[in-house]
Amino acid sequence: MDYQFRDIEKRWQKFWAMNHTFRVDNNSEKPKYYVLDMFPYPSGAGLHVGHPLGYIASDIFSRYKRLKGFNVLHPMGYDSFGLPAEQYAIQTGQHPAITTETNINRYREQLDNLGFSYDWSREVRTSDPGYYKWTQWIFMLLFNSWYNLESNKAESIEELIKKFENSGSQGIKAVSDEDAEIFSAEQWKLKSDIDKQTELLKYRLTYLRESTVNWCPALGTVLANDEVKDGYSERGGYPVEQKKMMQWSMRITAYADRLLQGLDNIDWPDPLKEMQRNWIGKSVGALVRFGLNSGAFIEVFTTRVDTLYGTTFLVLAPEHELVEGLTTPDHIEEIQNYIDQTKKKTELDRMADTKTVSGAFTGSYAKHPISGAPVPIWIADYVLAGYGTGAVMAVPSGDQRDWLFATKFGLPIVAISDAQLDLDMQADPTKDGLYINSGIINGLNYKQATAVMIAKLEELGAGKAKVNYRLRDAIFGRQRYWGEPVPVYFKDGLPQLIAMEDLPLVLPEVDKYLPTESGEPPLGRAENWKYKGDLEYELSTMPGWAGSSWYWYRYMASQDDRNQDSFAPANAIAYWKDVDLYIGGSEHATGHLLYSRFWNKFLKDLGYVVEEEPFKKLINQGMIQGRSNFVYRIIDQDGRGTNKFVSHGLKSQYTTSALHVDVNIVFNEVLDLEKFKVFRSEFADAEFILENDKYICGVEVEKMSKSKFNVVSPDDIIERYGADTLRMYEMFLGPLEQSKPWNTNGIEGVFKFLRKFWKLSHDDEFNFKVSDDEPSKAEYKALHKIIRKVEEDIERFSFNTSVSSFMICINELTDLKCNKRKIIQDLVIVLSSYAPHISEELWTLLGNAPGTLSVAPYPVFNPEYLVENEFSYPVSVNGKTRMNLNISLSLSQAEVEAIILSNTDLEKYLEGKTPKKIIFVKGKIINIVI
RNA sequence: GCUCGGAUGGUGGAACUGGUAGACACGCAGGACUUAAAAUCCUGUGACCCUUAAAGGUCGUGCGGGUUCGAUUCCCGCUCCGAGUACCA
Repeated sequence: MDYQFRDIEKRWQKFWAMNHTFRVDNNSEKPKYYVLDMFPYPSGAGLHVGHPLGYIASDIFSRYKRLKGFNVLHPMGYDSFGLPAEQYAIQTGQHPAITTETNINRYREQLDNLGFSYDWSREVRTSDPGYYKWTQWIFMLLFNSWYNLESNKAESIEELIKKFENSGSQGIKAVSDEDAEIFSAEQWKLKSDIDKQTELLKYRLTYLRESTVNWCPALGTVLANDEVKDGYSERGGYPVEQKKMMQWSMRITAYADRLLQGLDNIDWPDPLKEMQRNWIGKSVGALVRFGLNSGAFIEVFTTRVDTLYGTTFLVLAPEHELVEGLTTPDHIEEIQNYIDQTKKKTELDRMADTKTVSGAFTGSYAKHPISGAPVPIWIADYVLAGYGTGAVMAVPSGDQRDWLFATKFGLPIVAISDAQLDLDMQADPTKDGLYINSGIINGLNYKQATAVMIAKLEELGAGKAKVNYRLRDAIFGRQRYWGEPVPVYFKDGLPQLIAMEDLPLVLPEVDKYLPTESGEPPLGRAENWKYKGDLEYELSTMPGWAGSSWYWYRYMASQDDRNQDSFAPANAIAYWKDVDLYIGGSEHATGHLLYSRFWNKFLKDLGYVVEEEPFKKLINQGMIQGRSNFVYRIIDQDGRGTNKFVSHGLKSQYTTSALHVDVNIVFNEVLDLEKFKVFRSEFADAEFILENDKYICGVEVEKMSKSKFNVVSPDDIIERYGADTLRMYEMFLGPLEQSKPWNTNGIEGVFKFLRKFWKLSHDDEFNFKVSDDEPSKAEYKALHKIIRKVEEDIERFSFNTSVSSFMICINELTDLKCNKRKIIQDLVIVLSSYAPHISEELWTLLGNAPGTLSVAPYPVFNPEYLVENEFSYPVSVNGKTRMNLNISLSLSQAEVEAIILSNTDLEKYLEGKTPKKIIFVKGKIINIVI
């Protein structure tokens, strides 16, 4: 039989499932290796060819590690809470659980078709009550914890209460809300229970507070910053407004410094680490107070306290609370106008408008903290209320924005360093040179000046050193149905945790998935849903990132462990520890990957897990973009669309509008006209203007999405070429990290390769036939080259080059007509991580027990087979290659030089000159310098 | 603007620590087999020049410089493309 991929692949997929081939044990003598994929949200569109890119890579790696003798944990699951299923529920009334179940089954079928070696017995679904019980449990731990800055870790809230009872809040170093009170032990004891709870909430790592949130009226929900694009919701594109609301928050800022430091010890791509660093946004500087006549002060944050003497004005954000009081009567109109103007500007306007300099003078002055000189106070929208203190000290000689502002409004620009140049043209932020015009720091350098300045400010009580972060606490509530219920009820207006034994708090049934008439979240619709019969539950649910912030630990629990009373057994965590390799997209850089690190550190502090960082090594796979096809509808004189379509090359002669057309009815940009007529019923009697009797479609590279009709499903490709071909082709496309548009051109080459491989061990009538003769030296050489190459390539995640090398190897062996058992047997093992189905089939045909391939030992590379006696040296003159000479590798430089110089063919290149020098690199090159 | 990537034949890409640029594959062209087509197999394929041919030469990794015996690789300056981020004091 010829290479019957469909039959082979189906058969082995069934075999693996029935024999639990990839089930992994938590007890093993072997070293552990944990390979994780970012689990998908099971969307209704199913998998497209872009999804498996990372999964294929991780599967190859997992299979390879098994061959190398590791006990490999390679699980898969579903991030199954989320907005799309809820939106579908709102439209159709179908319960999101049903939609989700259907989608998961479809995903599973598609994943199985690809022959992945997942241990499916460990599957997780975030929407499963048995799973979210533990998401709720972690929430409760966070609620019962505070961050002790002395031990630099999270501790039980009971410890904090003890401290309060013993010595009050004075001297406690903790991360807390800014309005945390200072009280003595006696005062604490006198507080009512409600007051005590209110105070403790300011320390808990998950806490309730009023915060401004992105409220989307159309979706009836709060959105995360990263779900809002330019003032509109990312999904659906509805307007989003700012609204104050009581929200659950996570005190991730307590971990800002550890999140930053941890980046130094993990093997992640540099761009991704850089994104997290920027997101956390640590800046070291100082808070400086500028006194006001009223006795109050304006506090600013600066990273350049050394430039204090260059401050010629202050700028407040228009929203700053002091603006109203500072505005003098003659400036009220101007300031009010400016504030109104700012309010009108949408975020979009503000973004587009970074070049215009605008602002208004309040009429008031503050006092310079050291010199006492009057400093005018302005407002401007380039100062953001949400960062630092919402006020800056403007140093036009050192900061370009301040310089532009000063230049526009005629404010003074004072040089503060002897190294500053050309202040007429632009600001000069240099730290070089010695200070001038700067009172107490004149003549000092940058480092000295900063220290002197901070000491002076502290002495005067006018400032102090301060570290500032851009990172905000993460909002943890969503006004949605399809998410984890927050395990909290309210008593006397205060949040209380439900009892541990009442977990999981199961998502109740509702009649509709919309907010209630009074604007409460959908859970407000649930009937008789009260704690202990009469206490109100929290009605918001957790955000999408809750379930994904700890899921890799749940995989450590085998199916038998799942009923035990822990999120994962301690001995399993002690064994698997952390994820050795994590593969996923870089779009999760500042979301999932940051929150997961946060929760991991928290769980570590409490002793539940053993590693500080959850993901030791991370690889970002590139995004596979779609290739959209377009047809061009002719627009008539009235501007209406006709039912006539013109081919791409002729469209300039007409007024047209471009329409996406299903890429599956277009072949090499030629539209299948009959299929187009049934593509949509309105096109049933479409007419066409053709070029060369063909309708040519337009092309564009875009994100793959259902609405653009450019989704290519792996199913069709597997149907035509098989899973092994698809797996190898996706790897062959290029480096894993690189983004690229999907293109099937070239898949034939991979398919032909697998057929050639099959034919190696089959005769012309396709009967399996191998020889037991001893392989030749050339055959061993081909084999050992690939053994080494694949090992090297996989270790550095260069999967595309392995595929090329496999092709070279099979081409060589085909030329040698090699069908030696000894060669093919090892080759099958080496290829099995890439093309597991064909490999299993041949492995069995070779007489091995079915299913044993996955744990066969990876062949040992023997360098002896690759030893060469001679090398064909490129001989170059002044760097230009002129000829190749076969020379023994055992010769010394002097002997080689003698051979070279006696070579008569070389004379014409030497132009009669004597070589000045001969460069000889053994096994590489000979270069003659004349 | 800032940060991080990237630019190599008609196309996807290879060249791992500076050592024969274009591996491998697609596409294309020619040929074999076939009544024919498909499939398969063989040959050629960076550009230009020279030559009847064999052979040979020049240029060539976005652009301009530099270091080096030797640069796709290292350094400096620039152009363009992509991603992320948005006035962060």
